[in-house]
Amino acid sequence: MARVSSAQRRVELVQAALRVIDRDGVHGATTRAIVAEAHVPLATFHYVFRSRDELIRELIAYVVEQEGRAAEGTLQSATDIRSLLRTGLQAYFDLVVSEPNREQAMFELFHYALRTDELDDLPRLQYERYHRTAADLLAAAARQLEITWSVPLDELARLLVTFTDGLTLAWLADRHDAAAARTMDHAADFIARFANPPTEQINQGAHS
Amino acid sequence: MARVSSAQRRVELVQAALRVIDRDGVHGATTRAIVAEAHVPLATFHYVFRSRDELIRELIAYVVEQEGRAAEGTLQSATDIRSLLRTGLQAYFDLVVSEPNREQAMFELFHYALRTDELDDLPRLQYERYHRTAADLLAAAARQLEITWSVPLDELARLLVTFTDGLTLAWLADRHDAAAARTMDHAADFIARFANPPTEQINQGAHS
DNA sequence: GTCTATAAGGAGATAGAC
DNA sequence: GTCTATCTCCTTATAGAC
Repeated sequence: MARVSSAQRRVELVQAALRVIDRDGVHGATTRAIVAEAHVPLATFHYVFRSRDELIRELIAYVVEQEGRAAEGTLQSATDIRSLLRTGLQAYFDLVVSEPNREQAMFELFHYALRTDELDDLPRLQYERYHRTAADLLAAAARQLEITWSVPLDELARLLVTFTDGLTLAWLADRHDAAAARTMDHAADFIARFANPPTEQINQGAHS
Repeated sequence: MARVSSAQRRVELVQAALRVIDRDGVHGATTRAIVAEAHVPLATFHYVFRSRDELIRELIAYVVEQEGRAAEGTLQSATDIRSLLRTGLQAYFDLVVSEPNREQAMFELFHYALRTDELDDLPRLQYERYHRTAADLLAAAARQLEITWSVPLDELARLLVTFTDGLTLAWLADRHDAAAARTMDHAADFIARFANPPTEQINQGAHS
């Protein structure tokens, strides 16, 4: 093998581990499975990482950051806030549908970190990042459409993440696309109601 | 050891396994840890269960059913639908706060089942049960206050579960009680808006 | 039905030659 | 820096005596 810097080896192993986790879950991401995926001998693992959990820590930081960046470029354009929100939710959902294992892996990593003493600071950071990303998107949407939000931005951001988490979990359970679409409709309506000045409401009032 | 029926041994082991999972996570629920918790020799495990996953299957059915039953007795009384919903959410949240490991375990079991071939029918059943429980509660609330829902009950039930899941995950991550309370305020407002006849809205319009 | 002993294999981590 | 061989421990599951 060519001699490679330790820093580069770390990145290679993190990315290999991520592929293994997507495929087999956090449980399947043993040091042996990771080095096989990366085509390096087992000893290389412990040459560049002190332990498996040290890799998992770096991996979580990597994917959370990556997911945050991916979300940033998502904002499209629309004439009203409701459709802007609905389109954004759809873009997120399409990503989940196209790569369900990835989102599943994010949840698994979250729960693994919650249960692991050396990693139990990560869940908080993970959700801080989610909430910050959501807040950034909502702020950008407000700028684009020249509206303001009638509740604090971080409160609205937390609501948005609440919706995406709940949406994703239910869809992973039953793969019910139409139900997910209805949930997104309601989520968009709901958050759009906090825009000032208001747009006319749809999906409101008596349906029955 | 006294001779005990196989059926009873199964229940004992499931309950012991549940205690281990609450304490150490699904990952820590090895056959050895379970039999130690139940104070039986290792061979007893495989005398009554064909495999570890067979126990996990029975355990998931057990806890999902148990959680469903627990929710049923939850409905309190109130003069308007918004406070009834808010109180119900608070009751759920208080349960999460008092036993965070239990709710964490439910998520872990869900993701474990999703990743395990022999168990991958369970997540769907788990969410069917959640949705049915939510629908039952919303129907009972409507009867109690003599209102009707302006959207289909199962659609509303799914929204309620979306909220509780998202709420729980964020709280497990950052333990931010006040933010969780605000999320519940919004969730109650949101769902109450689908009641006919409507009650007057609070927390609506310009706060800024 | 209950138990001890053990099979058979996978895990994280390391020693030490090159 | 890289690699083979191995240590030590823990896993699920079973054989077979009582």
